[in-house]
Amino acid sequence: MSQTGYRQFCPVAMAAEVLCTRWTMVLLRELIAGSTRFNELRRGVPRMSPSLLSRRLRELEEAGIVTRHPVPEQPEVLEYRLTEAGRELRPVIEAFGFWGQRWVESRPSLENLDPSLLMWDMRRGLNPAPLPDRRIVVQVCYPELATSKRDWWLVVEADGTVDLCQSPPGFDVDLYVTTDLRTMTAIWMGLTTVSDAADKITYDGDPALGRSMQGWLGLSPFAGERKRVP
Amino acid sequence: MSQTGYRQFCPVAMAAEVLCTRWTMVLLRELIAGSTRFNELRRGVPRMSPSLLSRRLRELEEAGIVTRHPVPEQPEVLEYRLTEAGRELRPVIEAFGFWGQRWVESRPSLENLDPSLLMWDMRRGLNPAPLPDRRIVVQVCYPELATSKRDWWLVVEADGTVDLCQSPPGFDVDLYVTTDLRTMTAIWMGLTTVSDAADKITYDGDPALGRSMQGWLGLSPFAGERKRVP
DNA sequence: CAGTATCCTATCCGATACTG
DNA sequence: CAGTATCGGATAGGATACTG
Repeated sequence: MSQTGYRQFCPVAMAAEVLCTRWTMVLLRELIAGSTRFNELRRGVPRMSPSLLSRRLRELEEAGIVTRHPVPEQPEVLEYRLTEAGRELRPVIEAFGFWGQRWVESRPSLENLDPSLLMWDMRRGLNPAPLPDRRIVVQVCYPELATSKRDWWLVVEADGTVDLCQSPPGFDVDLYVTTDLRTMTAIWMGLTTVSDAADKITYDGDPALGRSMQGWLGLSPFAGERKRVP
Repeated sequence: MSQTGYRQFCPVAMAAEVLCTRWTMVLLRELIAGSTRFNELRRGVPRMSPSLLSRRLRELEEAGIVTRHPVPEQPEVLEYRLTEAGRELRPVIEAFGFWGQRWVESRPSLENLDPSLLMWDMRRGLNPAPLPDRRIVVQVCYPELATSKRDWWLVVEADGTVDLCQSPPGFDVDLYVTTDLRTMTAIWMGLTTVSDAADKITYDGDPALGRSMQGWLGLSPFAGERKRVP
Protein backbone atom coordinates (compact mmCIF):
# COMPACT_ATOMS: atom_id res chain seq x y z
CA MET A 1 0.00 0.00 0.00
CA SER A 2 1.27 3.41 -0.78
CA GLN A 3 0.54 6.87 0.32
CA THR A 4 -2.07 7.54 2.89
CA GLY A 5 -5.12 5.44 3.70
CA TYR A 6 -8.38 5.14 1.82
CA ARG A 7 -10.37 7.58 3.92
CA GLN A 8 -13.50 5.58 3.44
CA PHE A 9 -15.95 4.59 6.10
CA CYS A 10 -16.50 1.16 4.61
CA PRO A 11 -15.33 -1.74 6.78
CA VAL A 12 -13.73 -3.47 3.81
CA ALA A 13 -11.59 -0.42 3.19
CA MET A 14 -10.80 -0.13 6.88
CA ALA A 15 -9.59 -3.71 6.99
CA ALA A 16 -7.67 -3.41 3.75
CA GLU A 17 -5.82 -0.44 5.14
CA VAL A 18 -4.40 -2.60 7.88
CA LEU A 19 -4.03 -5.89 6.04
CA CYS A 20 -3.14 -5.06 2.46
CA THR A 21 0.40 -3.90 2.85
CA ARG A 22 3.23 -5.89 1.40
CA TRP A 23 3.95 -9.18 3.19
CA THR A 24 1.34 -8.56 5.84
CA MET A 25 -1.05 -11.34 4.87
CA VAL A 26 1.81 -13.80 4.51
CA LEU A 27 3.19 -12.80 7.87
CA LEU A 28 -0.23 -13.25 9.43
CA ARG A 29 -0.51 -16.68 7.89
CA GLU A 30 2.71 -17.53 9.67
CA LEU A 31 1.55 -16.13 12.98
CA ILE A 32 -1.73 -17.96 12.73
CA ALA A 33 0.13 -21.14 11.90
CA GLY A 34 1.73 -20.79 15.29
CA SER A 35 5.11 -19.10 14.91
CA THR A 36 5.84 -16.73 17.75
CA ARG A 37 9.53 -15.86 17.63
CA PHE A 38 11.26 -13.44 15.37
CA ASN A 39 13.43 -16.00 13.66
CA GLU A 40 10.65 -18.54 13.46
CA LEU A 41 8.75 -15.94 11.53
CA ARG A 42 11.75 -15.32 9.35
CA ARG A 43 11.92 -18.98 8.43
CA GLY A 44 8.31 -18.92 7.37
CA VAL A 45 8.65 -15.69 5.42
CA PRO A 46 12.23 -15.99 4.26
CA ARG A 47 12.18 -13.39 1.52
CA MET A 48 10.97 -10.66 3.83
CA SER A 49 13.79 -8.48 5.07
CA PRO A 50 14.30 -8.39 8.83
CA SER A 51 13.82 -4.67 8.94
CA LEU A 52 10.48 -4.91 7.25
CA LEU A 53 9.47 -7.80 9.47
CA SER A 54 10.34 -5.72 12.50
CA ARG A 55 8.35 -2.82 11.16
CA ARG A 56 5.31 -4.91 10.32
CA LEU A 57 5.30 -6.47 13.75
CA ARG A 58 5.23 -3.04 15.29
CA GLU A 59 2.41 -1.99 12.99
CA LEU A 60 0.45 -5.10 13.82
CA GLU A 61 0.96 -4.31 17.47
CA GLU A 62 -0.36 -0.79 16.95
CA ALA A 63 -3.34 -2.22 15.12
CA GLY A 64 -4.06 -4.44 18.10
CA ILE A 65 -3.37 -7.66 16.26
CA VAL A 66 -0.29 -8.89 18.10
CA THR A 67 1.20 -8.25 21.50
CA ARG A 68 4.83 -8.69 22.45
CA HIS A 69 5.67 -10.63 25.55
CA PRO A 70 9.09 -11.14 27.07
CA VAL A 71 10.02 -14.79 27.12
CA PRO A 72 10.04 -16.05 30.74
CA GLU A 73 13.55 -17.47 30.85
CA GLN A 74 15.36 -15.41 28.25
CA PRO A 75 15.42 -11.71 28.91
CA GLU A 76 15.54 -9.37 25.95
CA VAL A 77 13.75 -11.85 23.76
CA LEU A 78 10.20 -11.28 22.73
CA GLU A 79 7.40 -13.55 21.77
CA TYR A 80 4.71 -12.34 19.40
CA ARG A 81 1.26 -13.54 20.22
CA LEU A 82 -1.98 -12.89 18.46
CA THR A 83 -4.64 -10.97 20.30
CA GLU A 84 -8.27 -11.89 19.92
CA ALA A 85 -8.45 -9.51 16.97
CA GLY A 86 -5.51 -11.39 15.48
CA ARG A 87 -7.00 -14.80 16.06
CA GLU A 88 -10.16 -13.64 14.37
CA LEU A 89 -8.11 -13.09 11.25
CA ARG A 90 -7.98 -16.82 10.72
CA PRO A 91 -11.09 -16.89 8.54
CA VAL A 92 -9.68 -14.02 6.52
CA ILE A 93 -6.44 -15.86 5.88
CA GLU A 94 -8.33 -19.03 5.13
CA ALA A 95 -10.53 -17.26 2.62
CA PHE A 96 -7.41 -15.97 0.91
CA GLY A 97 -5.76 -19.36 0.84
CA PHE A 98 -8.86 -21.13 -0.31
CA TRP A 99 -9.36 -18.70 -3.15
CA GLY A 100 -5.68 -18.68 -4.08
CA GLN A 101 -5.59 -22.43 -4.23
CA ARG A 102 -8.57 -22.57 -6.52
CA TRP A 103 -8.03 -19.61 -8.77
CA VAL A 104 -4.39 -18.59 -8.98
CA GLU A 105 -2.31 -20.39 -11.53
CA SER A 106 0.37 -22.31 -9.72
CA ARG A 107 2.88 -22.67 -12.48
CA PRO A 108 4.62 -19.38 -11.69
CA SER A 109 4.97 -20.16 -8.03
CA LEU A 110 6.34 -23.59 -8.86
CA GLU A 111 9.22 -21.72 -10.46
CA ASN A 112 10.10 -20.39 -7.05
CA LEU A 113 10.91 -23.40 -5.04
CA ASP A 114 12.58 -23.21 -1.69
CA PRO A 115 13.54 -26.41 0.06
CA SER A 116 13.99 -24.92 3.49
CA LEU A 117 10.60 -23.26 3.39
CA LEU A 118 8.99 -26.44 2.13
CA MET A 119 10.60 -28.60 4.76
CA TRP A 120 9.71 -26.08 7.43
CA ASP A 121 6.09 -26.24 6.36
CA MET A 122 6.18 -30.02 6.18
CA ARG A 123 7.62 -30.21 9.65
CA ARG A 124 4.79 -28.10 10.93
CA GLY A 125 2.04 -30.09 9.30
CA LEU A 126 3.38 -33.60 9.69
CA ASN A 127 0.79 -35.95 11.07
CA PRO A 128 2.33 -38.47 13.44
CA ALA A 129 -0.86 -40.43 14.02
CA PRO A 130 -0.37 -43.09 11.33
CA LEU A 131 3.25 -43.64 12.32
CA PRO A 132 4.48 -46.41 14.63
CA ASP A 133 4.59 -45.48 18.28
CA ARG A 134 8.32 -44.83 18.50
CA ARG A 135 10.85 -42.35 17.18
CA ILE A 136 10.75 -42.28 13.38
CA VAL A 137 13.45 -40.67 11.25
CA VAL A 138 12.78 -39.81 7.63
CA GLN A 139 15.53 -38.56 5.40
CA VAL A 140 14.46 -36.57 2.38
CA CYS A 141 16.96 -36.10 -0.43
CA TYR A 142 16.78 -33.75 -3.38
CA PRO A 143 19.66 -34.93 -5.59
CA GLU A 144 19.51 -31.95 -7.91
CA LEU A 145 20.28 -29.42 -5.20
CA ALA A 146 23.60 -28.20 -3.88
CA THR A 147 24.90 -30.29 -1.00
CA SER A 148 23.97 -27.75 1.62
CA LYS A 149 20.32 -28.01 0.67
CA ARG A 150 20.17 -31.58 -0.50
CA ASP A 151 19.48 -33.62 2.60
CA TRP A 152 16.88 -33.09 5.28
CA TRP A 153 15.86 -35.12 8.27
CA LEU A 154 12.46 -35.18 9.83
CA VAL A 155 12.63 -36.63 13.32
CA VAL A 156 9.27 -37.61 14.74
CA GLU A 157 9.51 -38.36 18.43
CA ALA A 158 7.28 -40.92 20.10
CA ASP A 159 5.29 -38.12 21.68
CA GLY A 160 4.51 -36.66 18.28
CA THR A 161 6.85 -33.66 18.28
CA VAL A 162 8.67 -33.17 15.01
CA ASP A 163 12.13 -31.76 14.43
CA LEU A 164 13.72 -30.73 11.20
CA CYS A 165 17.47 -31.14 10.76
CA GLN A 166 19.86 -30.31 8.00
CA SER A 167 22.51 -32.68 9.29
CA PRO A 168 22.25 -36.29 10.40
CA PRO A 169 20.48 -36.31 13.74
CA GLY A 170 22.43 -39.31 14.96
CA PHE A 171 19.56 -41.79 14.91
CA ASP A 172 18.99 -44.61 12.47
CA VAL A 173 16.99 -43.56 9.47
CA ASP A 174 13.75 -45.49 9.03
CA LEU A 175 12.89 -44.24 5.57
CA TYR A 176 14.84 -42.54 2.81
CA VAL A 177 12.80 -40.60 0.31
CA THR A 178 14.48 -39.35 -2.85
CA THR A 179 12.68 -37.07 -5.26
CA ASP A 180 13.00 -33.68 -6.86
CA LEU A 181 11.99 -30.50 -5.12
CA ARG A 182 9.31 -29.63 -7.63
CA THR A 183 7.56 -32.94 -7.18
CA MET A 184 7.64 -32.68 -3.42
CA THR A 185 6.35 -29.13 -3.53
CA ALA A 186 3.52 -30.12 -5.86
CA ILE A 187 2.56 -32.90 -3.49
CA TRP A 188 2.63 -30.56 -0.54
CA MET A 189 0.40 -28.12 -2.37
CA GLY A 190 -2.05 -30.84 -3.29
CA LEU A 191 -1.42 -30.45 -7.01
CA THR A 192 -0.51 -34.10 -7.25
CA THR A 193 -0.34 -37.06 -4.92
CA VAL A 194 2.33 -39.45 -3.77
CA SER A 195 0.85 -42.21 -5.89
CA ASP A 196 0.39 -40.07 -8.99
CA ALA A 197 4.00 -39.01 -8.75
CA ALA A 198 5.23 -42.49 -7.90
CA ASP A 199 7.60 -42.62 -10.85
CA LYS A 200 9.47 -39.60 -9.55
CA ILE A 201 9.95 -40.84 -6.02
CA THR A 202 12.17 -43.60 -4.75
CA TYR A 203 12.07 -45.09 -1.28
CA ASP A 204 14.53 -47.00 0.74
CA GLY A 205 14.03 -48.45 4.19
CA ASP A 206 10.79 -49.50 5.82
CA PRO A 207 8.36 -50.17 2.93
CA ALA A 208 5.31 -49.69 5.10
CA LEU A 209 6.39 -46.13 5.89
CA GLY A 210 6.79 -45.37 2.21
CA ARG A 211 3.36 -46.76 1.37
CA SER A 212 1.67 -44.69 4.04
CA MET A 213 3.50 -41.48 3.19
CA GLN A 214 0.51 -39.63 1.78
CA GLY A 215 -1.10 -40.11 5.16
CA TRP A 216 1.58 -38.76 7.46
CA LEU A 217 3.17 -36.19 5.19
CA GLY A 218 1.88 -32.84 6.29
CA LEU A 219 0.30 -31.09 3.35
CA SER A 220 -0.65 -27.48 2.90
CA PRO A 221 -3.85 -26.62 4.75
CA PHE A 222 -5.34 -25.86 1.35
CA ALA A 223 -4.19 -29.01 -0.39
CA GLY A 224 -7.70 -30.40 -0.38
CA GLU A 225 -9.07 -27.73 -2.70
CA ARG A 226 -9.07 -28.53 -6.36
CA LYS A 227 -7.63 -26.04 -8.80
CA ARG A 228 -10.17 -24.38 -11.03
CA VAL A 229 -7.61 -22.90 -13.43
CA PRO A 230 -5.05 -24.75 -15.56
CA MET B 1 1.96 -3.75 -2.93
CA SER B 2 5.27 -2.78 -4.27
CA GLN B 3 8.01 -4.33 -6.23
CA THR B 4 7.75 -7.81 -7.59
CA GLY B 5 5.69 -10.68 -6.23
CA TYR B 6 6.35 -12.84 -3.21
CA ARG B 7 7.73 -15.80 -5.07
CA GLN B 8 6.21 -18.17 -2.60
CA PHE B 9 4.27 -21.27 -3.38
CA CYS B 10 1.78 -20.71 -0.59
CA PRO B 11 -1.79 -20.05 -1.70
CA VAL B 12 -2.17 -17.19 0.73
CA ALA B 13 0.80 -15.45 -0.84
CA MET B 14 -0.49 -16.21 -4.30
CA ALA B 15 -3.83 -14.63 -3.50
CA ALA B 16 -2.27 -11.67 -1.76
CA GLU B 17 -0.20 -10.96 -4.82
CA VAL B 18 -3.37 -10.42 -6.81
CA LEU B 19 -5.60 -8.88 -4.17
CA CYS B 20 -3.38 -6.80 -1.93
CA THR B 21 -2.59 -3.91 -4.17
CA ARG B 22 -3.88 -0.47 -3.39
CA TRP B 23 -7.64 -0.04 -3.85
CA THR B 24 -8.12 -3.53 -5.19
CA MET B 25 -10.16 -4.92 -2.33
CA VAL B 26 -12.34 -1.83 -2.25
CA LEU B 27 -12.87 -2.03 -5.97
CA LEU B 28 -13.81 -5.67 -5.67
CA ARG B 29 -16.29 -4.83 -2.96
CA GLU B 30 -17.89 -2.47 -5.41
CA LEU B 31 -17.97 -5.03 -8.21
CA ILE B 32 -19.43 -7.62 -5.93
CA ALA B 33 -22.04 -5.14 -4.77
CA GLY B 34 -23.15 -5.07 -8.36
CA SER B 35 -21.59 -2.10 -10.12
CA THR B 36 -20.62 -2.89 -13.67
CA ARG B 37 -19.91 0.38 -15.45
CA PHE B 38 -16.81 2.51 -15.24
CA ASN B 39 -18.50 5.51 -13.75
CA GLU B 40 -20.63 3.43 -11.45
CA LEU B 41 -17.42 2.07 -10.08
CA ARG B 42 -16.04 5.56 -9.77
CA ARG B 43 -18.98 6.59 -7.66
CA GLY B 44 -18.38 3.70 -5.34
CA VAL B 45 -14.65 4.32 -5.11
CA PRO B 46 -14.55 8.07 -5.53
CA ARG B 47 -11.05 8.71 -4.27
CA MET B 48 -9.48 6.31 -6.71
CA SER B 49 -8.11 8.09 -9.75
CA PRO B 50 -9.62 7.08 -13.09
CA SER B 51 -6.26 6.03 -14.43
CA LEU B 52 -5.65 3.70 -11.55
CA LEU B 53 -9.17 2.34 -11.85
CA SER B 54 -8.57 1.64 -15.50
CA ARG B 55 -5.32 -0.08 -14.72
CA ARG B 56 -6.79 -2.19 -11.95
CA LEU B 57 -9.63 -3.31 -14.16
CA ARG B 58 -7.14 -4.48 -16.73
CA GLU B 59 -5.14 -6.30 -14.09
CA LEU B 60 -8.26 -7.95 -12.74
CA GLU B 61 -9.07 -9.02 -16.25
CA GLU B 62 -5.61 -10.53 -16.66
CA ALA B 63 -6.05 -12.31 -13.36
CA GLY B 64 -9.29 -13.82 -14.65
CA ILE B 65 -11.47 -12.00 -12.16
CA VAL B 66 -13.45 -9.74 -14.48
CA THR B 67 -14.32 -9.79 -18.14
CA ARG B 68 -15.25 -6.80 -20.25
CA HIS B 69 -18.34 -6.98 -22.40
CA PRO B 70 -19.54 -4.38 -24.86
CA VAL B 71 -22.91 -3.02 -23.86
CA PRO B 72 -25.58 -4.20 -26.35
CA GLU B 73 -27.01 -0.84 -27.36
CA GLN B 74 -24.13 1.51 -26.76
CA PRO B 75 -21.06 0.81 -28.81
CA GLU B 76 -17.69 1.69 -27.32
CA VAL B 77 -18.96 1.25 -23.80
CA LEU B 78 -17.88 -1.66 -21.71
CA GLU B 79 -19.46 -3.49 -18.86
CA TYR B 80 -17.30 -5.19 -16.28
CA ARG B 81 -18.62 -8.49 -15.07
CA LEU B 82 -17.19 -10.83 -12.51
CA THR B 83 -16.12 -14.25 -13.67
CA GLU B 84 -16.69 -17.28 -11.50
CA ALA B 85 -13.30 -16.63 -9.93
CA GLY B 86 -14.47 -13.11 -9.19
CA ARG B 87 -17.78 -14.19 -7.73
CA GLU B 88 -15.91 -16.57 -5.46
CA LEU B 89 -14.18 -13.57 -3.96
CA ARG B 90 -17.36 -12.70 -2.15
CA PRO B 91 -16.42 -14.66 0.97
CA VAL B 92 -13.02 -13.02 0.93
CA ILE B 93 -14.52 -9.55 0.84
CA GLU B 94 -17.04 -10.53 3.47
CA ALA B 95 -14.31 -11.80 5.75
CA PHE B 96 -12.53 -8.48 5.36
CA GLY B 97 -15.63 -6.46 6.05
CA PHE B 98 -16.66 -8.58 8.97
CA TRP B 99 -13.26 -8.28 10.56
CA GLY B 100 -12.98 -4.58 9.78
CA GLN B 101 -16.33 -3.89 11.34
CA ARG B 102 -15.41 -5.70 14.52
CA TRP B 103 -11.81 -4.72 15.00
CA VAL B 104 -10.91 -1.49 13.26
CA GLU B 105 -11.54 1.65 15.17
CA SER B 106 -14.13 3.66 13.33
CA ARG B 107 -13.40 7.10 14.71
CA PRO B 108 -10.79 7.89 12.05
CA SER B 109 -13.04 6.89 9.20
CA LEU B 110 -15.84 8.96 10.64
CA GLU B 111 -13.56 11.93 10.04
CA ASN B 112 -13.79 11.19 6.36
CA LEU B 113 -17.39 11.58 5.51
CA ASP B 114 -18.65 11.76 1.99
CA PRO B 115 -22.32 12.43 1.40
CA SER B 116 -22.41 11.26 -2.19
CA LEU B 117 -20.73 7.98 -1.33
CA LEU B 118 -23.05 7.49 1.61
CA MET B 119 -26.16 8.26 -0.38
CA TRP B 120 -24.97 6.03 -3.18
CA ASP B 121 -24.55 3.17 -0.73
CA MET B 122 -27.92 3.90 0.84
CA ARG B 123 -29.57 3.88 -2.54
CA ARG B 124 -28.12 0.48 -3.22
CA GLY B 125 -29.17 -1.08 0.04
CA LEU B 126 -32.55 0.52 0.52
CA ASN B 127 -35.19 -2.03 1.40
CA PRO B 128 -38.51 -1.17 -0.25
CA ALA B 129 -40.43 -4.01 1.37
CA PRO B 130 -41.77 -2.12 4.42
CA LEU B 131 -42.79 0.87 2.29
CA PRO B 132 -46.30 1.49 0.97
CA ASP B 133 -46.96 0.04 -2.43
CA ARG B 134 -46.56 3.24 -4.44
CA ARG B 135 -43.84 5.69 -5.35
CA ILE B 136 -42.20 7.08 -2.23
CA VAL B 137 -39.94 10.10 -2.23
CA VAL B 138 -37.64 10.80 0.69
CA GLN B 139 -35.63 13.96 0.88
CA VAL B 140 -32.54 13.89 3.05
CA CYS B 141 -31.02 17.17 4.12
CA TYR B 142 -27.66 17.80 5.73
CA PRO B 143 -27.91 21.46 6.79
CA GLU B 144 -24.21 21.80 7.61
CA LEU B 145 -23.07 21.06 4.07
CA ALA B 146 -22.61 23.37 1.13
CA THR B 147 -25.73 23.74 -0.94
CA SER B 148 -24.47 21.51 -3.72
CA LYS B 149 -24.24 18.58 -1.32
CA ARG B 150 -26.97 19.45 1.11
CA ASP B 151 -30.10 17.90 -0.37
CA TRP B 152 -30.66 14.42 -1.70
CA TRP B 153 -33.72 12.65 -2.92
CA LEU B 154 -34.32 8.95 -2.78
CA VAL B 155 -37.09 7.95 -5.15
CA VAL B 156 -38.47 4.49 -4.55
CA GLU B 157 -40.69 3.38 -7.37
CA ALA B 158 -43.62 1.08 -6.83
CA ASP B 159 -41.68 -1.77 -8.38
CA GLY B 160 -38.90 -1.37 -5.83
CA THR B 161 -36.25 0.32 -7.97
CA VAL B 162 -34.51 3.17 -6.25
CA ASP B 163 -33.08 6.33 -7.75
CA LEU B 164 -30.85 8.88 -6.16
CA CYS B 165 -31.16 12.52 -7.21
CA GLN B 166 -29.35 15.66 -6.24
CA SER B 167 -32.10 17.90 -7.47
CA PRO B 168 -35.84 17.77 -6.89
CA PRO B 169 -37.20 14.86 -8.88
CA GLY B 170 -40.48 16.61 -9.55
CA PHE B 171 -42.64 14.39 -7.36
CA ASP B 172 -44.16 15.24 -4.03
CA VAL B 173 -41.91 14.44 -1.11
CA ASP B 174 -43.40 11.97 1.35
CA LEU B 175 -40.79 12.34 4.06
CA TYR B 176 -38.17 14.96 4.86
CA VAL B 177 -35.30 13.80 7.02
CA THR B 178 -32.89 16.35 8.41
CA THR B 179 -29.78 15.32 10.26
CA ASP B 180 -26.03 15.72 10.13
CA LEU B 181 -23.84 13.66 7.90
CA ARG B 182 -21.93 12.08 10.72
CA THR B 183 -25.08 10.79 12.37
CA MET B 184 -26.41 9.36 9.15
CA THR B 185 -23.09 7.70 8.41
CA ALA B 186 -22.93 6.19 11.88
CA ILE B 187 -26.43 4.81 11.42
CA TRP B 188 -25.50 3.36 8.04
CA MET B 189 -22.46 1.68 9.53
CA GLY B 190 -24.47 0.22 12.37
CA LEU B 191 -22.61 2.20 15.02
CA THR B 192 -25.84 3.66 16.24
CA THR B 193 -29.52 3.35 15.41
CA VAL B 194 -32.24 5.66 14.29
CA SER B 195 -33.83 5.56 17.71
CA ASP B 196 -30.57 6.04 19.63
CA ALA B 197 -29.82 9.08 17.50
CA ALA B 198 -33.39 10.38 17.66
CA ASP B 199 -32.36 13.71 19.14
CA LYS B 200 -30.20 14.46 16.11
CA ILE B 201 -32.82 13.71 13.49
CA THR B 202 -35.91 15.63 12.59
CA TYR B 203 -38.70 14.42 10.37
CA ASP B 204 -41.35 16.14 8.41
CA GLY B 205 -44.10 14.56 6.35
CA ASP B 206 -45.65 11.13 6.79
CA PRO B 207 -44.96 10.17 10.43
CA ALA B 208 -45.32 6.45 9.72
CA LEU B 209 -42.46 6.61 7.25
CA GLY B 210 -40.24 8.28 9.80
CA ARG B 211 -41.07 5.73 12.46
CA SER B 212 -40.24 2.83 10.19
CA MET B 213 -37.04 4.34 8.85
CA GLN B 214 -34.66 1.92 10.55
CA GLY B 215 -36.43 -0.82 8.63
CA TRP B 216 -36.26 0.53 5.11
CA LEU B 217 -33.03 2.46 5.32
CA GLY B 218 -30.39 0.35 3.65
CA LEU B 219 -27.54 -0.19 6.04
CA SER B 220 -24.04 -1.42 5.39
CA PRO B 221 -23.93 -5.18 4.88
CA PHE B 222 -21.78 -5.33 7.99
CA ALA B 223 -23.95 -3.13 10.16
CA GLY B 224 -25.12 -6.11 12.16
CA GLU B 225 -21.68 -6.84 13.59
CA ARG B 226 -20.91 -5.28 16.90
CA LYS B 227 -17.64 -3.40 17.35
CA ARG B 228 -15.13 -5.08 19.59
CA VAL B 229 -12.87 -2.05 19.92
CA PRO B 230 -13.75 1.35 21.38
C1' DC C 1 20.12 -14.93 18.51
C1' DA C 2 16.92 -10.93 18.19
C1' DG C 3 16.07 -6.85 16.43
C1' DT C 4 16.93 -2.00 14.67
C1' DA C 5 18.88 2.09 11.97
C1' DT C 6 20.30 3.91 7.70
C1' DC C 7 20.34 4.66 3.05
C1' DC C 8 18.82 4.51 -1.56
C1' DT C 9 16.25 3.19 -5.38
C1' DA C 10 12.29 1.25 -7.88
C1' DT C 11 7.77 1.81 -8.51
C1' DC C 12 3.47 2.88 -7.35
C1' DC C 13 0.19 6.02 -7.48
C1' DG C 14 -2.12 10.75 -7.73
C1' DA C 15 -3.06 14.78 -10.56
C1' DT C 16 -4.03 16.43 -14.73
C1' DA C 17 -5.09 16.65 -19.20
C1' DC C 18 -6.51 14.49 -23.08
C1' DT C 19 -9.27 11.45 -26.84
C1' DG C 20 -13.19 8.61 -28.98
C1' DC D 1 -19.88 9.51 -20.76
C1' DA D 2 -15.94 6.12 -20.88
C1' DG D 3 -11.45 5.52 -20.66
C1' DT D 4 -6.29 6.32 -21.44
C1' DA D 5 -1.53 8.71 -21.58
C1' DT D 6 1.88 11.23 -19.34
C1' DC D 7 4.65 12.91 -15.66
C1' DG D 8 6.66 13.72 -11.41
C1' DG D 9 6.92 13.02 -6.44
C1' DA D 10 6.35 10.37 -2.41
C1' DT D 11 7.34 6.35 -0.11
C1' DA D 12 7.53 1.76 0.55
C1' DG D 13 10.53 -1.58 1.10
C1' DG D 14 15.10 -4.06 -0.14
C1' DA D 15 20.01 -4.44 1.09
C1' DT D 16 23.26 -3.95 4.35
C1' DA D 17 25.43 -3.26 8.42
C1' DC D 18 25.10 -2.66 12.99
C1' DT D 19 23.97 -3.23 18.42
C1' DG D 20 22.38 -5.54 22.95
